[in-house]
Amino acid sequence: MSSFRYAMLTLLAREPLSGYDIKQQMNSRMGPFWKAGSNQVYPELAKMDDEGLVALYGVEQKDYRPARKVYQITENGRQELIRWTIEPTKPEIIRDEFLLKAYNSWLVKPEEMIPQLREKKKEHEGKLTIYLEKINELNEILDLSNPYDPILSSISVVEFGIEYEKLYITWCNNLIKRLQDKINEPS
Amino acid sequence: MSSFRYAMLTLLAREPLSGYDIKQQMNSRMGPFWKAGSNQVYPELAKMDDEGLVALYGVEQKDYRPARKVYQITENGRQELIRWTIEPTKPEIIRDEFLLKAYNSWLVKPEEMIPQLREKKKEHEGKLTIYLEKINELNEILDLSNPYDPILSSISVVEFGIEYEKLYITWCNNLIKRLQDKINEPS
DNA sequence: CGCCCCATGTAATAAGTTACATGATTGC
DNA sequence: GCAATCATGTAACTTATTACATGGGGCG
Repeated sequence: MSSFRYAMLTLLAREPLSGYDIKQQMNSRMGPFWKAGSNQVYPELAKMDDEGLVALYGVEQKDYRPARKVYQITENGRQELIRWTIEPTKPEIIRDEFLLKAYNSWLVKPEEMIPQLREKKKEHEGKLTIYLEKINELNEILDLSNPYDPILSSISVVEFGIEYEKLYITWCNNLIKRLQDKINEPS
Repeated sequence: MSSFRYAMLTLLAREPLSGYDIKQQMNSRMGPFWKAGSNQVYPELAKMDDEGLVALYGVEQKDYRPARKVYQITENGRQELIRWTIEPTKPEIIRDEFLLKAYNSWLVKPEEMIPQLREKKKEHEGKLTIYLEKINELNEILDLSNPYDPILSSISVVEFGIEYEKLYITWCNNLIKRLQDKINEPS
């Protein structure tokens, strides 16, 4: 089963959602580490329904709009998600296109590489801001009396995102500095 | 053009290589951020030859073995690579399956999650060791008198890898600690 | 008047993974 | 004797991306 399906189950394990909700949450709540388009969500959701991993929970109908079909995770789906969660995970690579470009920075004029680095840095600063806001929200709704609050897990992942963005920004700064030195003292 | 092709050009921009070399280098030198299988390398290399981005540089034949076809980047390929390198890059997400699992840690017993975290930590410690060795090698062959030495770019990327692995290890440690607290003081 | 949001989905294409196929040499 | 390394590639399959299609409501 593809990890995309587990990503959907991951969200549905917390609350019932429509396909549209799943798409939205992946592109916001799971921002740091997953995303999806409608093309993937709807067909997979239908298949998962067939396989009994999710079930229709309710349909909200506004006459002028397609019926909003809300799904919930089934006990089978929950068990399958738990099984997968504690199963060994194979190594993953970063595969960031921009790192590949940085690997080519020796090929191009520093003056042309620096603007790209500044742009990337800005992008990651934006993400950092969002994650910092998010972690504040999470801390506010966190129920400390419940050690099994899912919010605790959310916080861990967002913290990863925060540290990652900091790393990226620092790295951009270092590379920008190096390239500027190259401009100032060409040998 | 897919970023995989640019990854191949990235390697070929430094030295002529065979398809086999490209595959090997992606799975070692570019370890932190890219990888490839033979299935991808050979067909793409043939296409790139057709399109004039690379050209056959020489063939080494040991009679009992398939001819080793070494390719070099063409001036067109080089220009295309440079063009791509300084072109804006769209945002990338992390998409690490293990983070998805961590997001589900509230669903499972801490006793079952901790071994997975320890395993992941070990994996990233192994990568860290490799990158630290690599950066030492790179620093040794680095030619400081040449500010356009490609090794400088390699170092930047490996440094990213090092910081990333450190981040991952620290994050694993933090999460392990939290889960252990959960075992010790269940409310 | 145009653009974005909601809410469902389909179709076509591109990219990535896993498995297979050949076959002599080198090292345990 | 068995596995790994070198060296090329093909075939089948699974995933992911991009574009398209519908259509009313709300906002500037």
